[in-house]
Amino acid sequence: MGTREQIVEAANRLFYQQGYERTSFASIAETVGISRGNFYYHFKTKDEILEAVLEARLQDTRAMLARWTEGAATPLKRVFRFVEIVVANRADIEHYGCPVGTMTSELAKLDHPSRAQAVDIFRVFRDWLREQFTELGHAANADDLALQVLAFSQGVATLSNAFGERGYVKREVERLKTRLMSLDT
Amino acid sequence: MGTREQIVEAANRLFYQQGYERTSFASIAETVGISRGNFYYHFKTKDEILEAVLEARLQDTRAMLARWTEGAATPLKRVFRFVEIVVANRADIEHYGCPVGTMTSELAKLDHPSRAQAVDIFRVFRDWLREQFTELGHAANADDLALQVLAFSQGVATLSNAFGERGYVKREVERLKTRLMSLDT
DNA sequence: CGCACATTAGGACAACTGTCCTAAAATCTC
DNA sequence: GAGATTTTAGGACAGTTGTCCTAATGTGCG
Repeated sequence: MGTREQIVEAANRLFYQQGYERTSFASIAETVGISRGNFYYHFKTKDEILEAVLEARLQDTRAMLARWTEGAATPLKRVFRFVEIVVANRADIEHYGCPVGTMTSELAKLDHPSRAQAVDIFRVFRDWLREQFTELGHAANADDLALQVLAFSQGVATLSNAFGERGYVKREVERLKTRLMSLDT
Repeated sequence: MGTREQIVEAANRLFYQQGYERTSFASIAETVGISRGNFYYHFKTKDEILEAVLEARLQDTRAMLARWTEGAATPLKRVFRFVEIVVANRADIEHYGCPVGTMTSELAKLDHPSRAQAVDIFRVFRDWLREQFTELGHAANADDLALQVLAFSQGVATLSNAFGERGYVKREVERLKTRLMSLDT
């Protein structure tokens, strides 16, 4: 793997685990195992790294959703797949929160130029969910339902991160899935 | 107002608007209009300020909930009062997110010693909500309901902060209130 | 008033920040 | 293998960080 990709990968992880502001040029270089001078050859500024990280996350998200669109037979199963993210990533979320939600929050506070790019990741999820609800026969309020599912996962992620209680995430996910099943025809 | 209170108030606001990590000793001193030397007389470390800020938030929260307990006639109206926080603070939330949620998230990422203190603010809300649902006659799952209402407000706050869409918060709050009314006997 | 104490200002300190430069090393092309 | 280009290392730079010290000022009490 090229140096540039290694940098983006390390920065991606550090931004998630420590936050953007906290993560320094030096610590990324140290993680990758290169000198700060070499670092500068690939990225001139910290903002450039952030852009690359957000771009990578955006593409990863699109690729994941594309797999889900193909992999799951019904729209309801696809929505379930999304809701179960918080279960699959429960351990990370307890430690560091939701990668999308915490990044947008931090960039909002920093009034960072790349904030819109971070929000775009939310938008990709939202659009995808809306499509699923449309297919499910709820075109009229598909966007509302998409936002409700997004808000659910953000709320559960935040509280899971705060309280870290065993069984909480799983319980809430099951509850939502039950509610969602009533939407099926 | 004493210098110490002014410092805590300024730090409270700056921590909310810019985040804890971003906010510097110097910027707090500048906001209050005192020298960094004087600052050091009142607080030895940045962590000490954070503790004072969290303590102040905790007391403010308790005081607010106490007023609500007295001010609203029925437990359902009290819960409504809570849910409407996100409407009342919509403008701030669009800019900076929920003060409680974003603070706990940031401190979690920083692995900060005061993280537990920040979570305590969540806990105060949770306990208060649980009491309301108990009074409402749902003692069996009062804590679950409290967590659901908390998660709702966190989810809505995060998405409102991300998308900033007109009418979103109000719409979601009305939807939840309708759902909550079905809990009333 | 005069003295003790609380409060303040201003600056010093090393460590770290993001940024940038230069020269050496590695790699590729012919 | 020679030469050009890409990639690397190491350190310099000014500015900022949290922390700390000292001396001056304010304030209250006898």
